[in-house]
Amino acid sequence: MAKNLVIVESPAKAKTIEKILGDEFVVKSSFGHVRDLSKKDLSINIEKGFAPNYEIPSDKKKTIAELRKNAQKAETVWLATDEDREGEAISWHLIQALELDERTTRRIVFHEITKQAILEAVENPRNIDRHLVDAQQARRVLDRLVGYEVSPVLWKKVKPSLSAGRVQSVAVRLIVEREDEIKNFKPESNYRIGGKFTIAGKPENLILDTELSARFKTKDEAVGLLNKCISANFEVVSVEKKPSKKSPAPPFTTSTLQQEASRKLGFSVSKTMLVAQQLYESGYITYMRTDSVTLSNLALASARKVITAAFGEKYVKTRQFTTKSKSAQEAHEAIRPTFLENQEIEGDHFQKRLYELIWKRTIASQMADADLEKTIVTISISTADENFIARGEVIKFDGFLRVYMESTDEDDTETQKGMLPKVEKGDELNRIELNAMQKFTQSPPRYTEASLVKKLEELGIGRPSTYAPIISTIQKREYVEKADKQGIDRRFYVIVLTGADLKEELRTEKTGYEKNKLFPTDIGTVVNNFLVQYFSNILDYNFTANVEVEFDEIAQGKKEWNEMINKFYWPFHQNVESTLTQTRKQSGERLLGQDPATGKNIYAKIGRYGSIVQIGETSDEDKPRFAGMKKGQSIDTITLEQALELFKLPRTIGSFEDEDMLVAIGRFGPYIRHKNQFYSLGKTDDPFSITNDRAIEIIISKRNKEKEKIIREFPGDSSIKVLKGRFGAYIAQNKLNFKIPKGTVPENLTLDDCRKIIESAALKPVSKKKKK
DNA sequence: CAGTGAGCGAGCTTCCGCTTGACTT
Repeated sequence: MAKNLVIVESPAKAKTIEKILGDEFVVKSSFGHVRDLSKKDLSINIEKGFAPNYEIPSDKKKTIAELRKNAQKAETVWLATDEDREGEAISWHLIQALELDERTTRRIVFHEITKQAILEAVENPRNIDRHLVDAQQARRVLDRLVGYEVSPVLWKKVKPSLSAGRVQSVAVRLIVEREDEIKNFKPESNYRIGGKFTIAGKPENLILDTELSARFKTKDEAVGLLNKCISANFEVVSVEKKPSKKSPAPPFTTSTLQQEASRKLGFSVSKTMLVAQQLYESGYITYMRTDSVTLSNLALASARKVITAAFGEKYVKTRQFTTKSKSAQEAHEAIRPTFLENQEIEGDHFQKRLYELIWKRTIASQMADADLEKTIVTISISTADENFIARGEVIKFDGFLRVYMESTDEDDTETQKGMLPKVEKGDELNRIELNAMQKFTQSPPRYTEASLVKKLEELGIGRPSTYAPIISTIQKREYVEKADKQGIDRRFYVIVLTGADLKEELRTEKTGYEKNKLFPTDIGTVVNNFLVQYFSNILDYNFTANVEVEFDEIAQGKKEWNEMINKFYWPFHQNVESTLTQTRKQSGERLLGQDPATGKNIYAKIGRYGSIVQIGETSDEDKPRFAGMKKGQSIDTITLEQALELFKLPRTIGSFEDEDMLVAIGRFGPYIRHKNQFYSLGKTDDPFSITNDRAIEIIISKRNKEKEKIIREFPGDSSIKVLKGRFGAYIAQNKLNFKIPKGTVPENLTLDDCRKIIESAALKPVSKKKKK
């Protein structure tokens, strides 16, 4: 039997290492953390120094049993979890959960999965770093205290089932505050003057594209300058050339991979992680959850070889990058191809494209800088003090640009820089066309998933393994939604001067169009404003950074973990208590105006199932009327007119098969009600204007779809049916569904078969299902 | 999926960070 058991965190890693180490070693995986605080209550004993109550979650019992069996057979157990705070804690929990004997247990770490690195690690075992484990424990306990004490405040003061936490609440805050900035943004305009010139004595197709050095606040000033130019002479007064350099970006971390895959490939953050996981499991790339930009020496040597072969020696410049992120723990390498020789891989479309991106980024990071030459031509105006400026940029040596160039989030409004026609000082220029164009300042852009990750990383909030889950949590809780925003038309002036002819035009541009951006919902806004007001310390953008400093001190043995928690907890808890007693229920209520019919107040506010409008007061004897808002409407922006419109529902739009069809907006959007059946309206249907015919069409098409679902019906018992569902065939009785045993052909089921299946299912304990 | 918004009350919700399959009716 194998003498050694090695435990790592990831099964893919275990497989690779087992191959390297040979048959003296069995390598198993812990699948991440193996113990955690119990989910059902706080599981922290506050009186006893915040002692955590750990348990093995049910889905980890099998893993633990398996590891224990292997540990008992082994002479030595090697704990090779990641070398960071969480990894150290996993090793400690493994000792506890597997009841390992200290004398036969060793802690080892390695950063590269090579024979040499692993054997070196085995030669140099160490003990568990208790201080580091304590730091993790402090992190875990703090997050539990915050999450499990603040969330219930929201249940009471806003809505049940809501959540708050050190990470998610700050993510929501970023989005709500960005929306505020956009709402309060007042665009300002100024005039930029562009000029096209030909060069005296040179062919007329050589055009020098320039921009005036000054910008004007008003149209009059811009026109004034153009008028001066009518009789002006233009002369090149200087030609300046400056060499410059561009360096490649470092290889990918999780966060930069998510950003670039979003910008260059249009992947969502979760899509990127899904595909990266597949590439990792196939052995094509190194581990995809990392905050490190370091490459192994092996990778550097291999990059040198690949670049030399493809582009030649002078394109090589291997280098090691250092991380800028303070929160980085650097337990892994950067994300790179495992074999840089493979420029392409087998796989589906997504895998190929993501791999190619990683390959290019890695290779480019080890290539020479690009040499550029910037040229600035200054042109004088004989009748004015301002100058026209032409800028050019030529690539003298492309270096890494040959392979890869990082994208930015800002749209490229800057004029395309390229080569300029050759001009010299003293050259006379001929004016072809000058134009003054009104330009508006832009509000800051809404966050995309990827730009939110970037911001969170800058703030030190969240970890590579949690960026994707954070994005989905704040959407699942309906604090934030991904949406498009239609652009609006904006008019702007252009004044064109050709010859002596000055022409003014009013043109129209689309502005403000945004796709797949993160918008706060009403509930997100109300929760955020409440938390910012009453839990400002936790919502502080520096809260995580500050506690991280303390975690570091704990890790260095300079501070006791439970003393740190003690200091945090009592004022925090006091704040929870006082917020509970001193605040009222938050509904984000906004008075829109009065109902012309009754004179009663109309409000917009949060209801149990989303945003609603209300006529009258809840305290009135006559209960108020309510109506749900349409998609895209919000408390902040809805007008009195739009609110009144909503009360026109429910409305009867005609009859079909001798019964009325009623249209209304419900929890899941607009619907038609007919013979007590419900039919959702299509995306493009408007409940206020939908026609009789269209409604009937919807009803009939839904009936047809229902029919297609039915595999079998029984004349003997109409309550039992065999239906086709998302996961295959199943049996339905009234509102309950039942699984069909494997190997049964659903088309052949008889009524008796179905009854038997239902009966046997009733005997089994029903696993607890989520409501809704 | 389920189509409300009163009022009562029981029972439930919730965090972050480390990992993947199992399984949905």
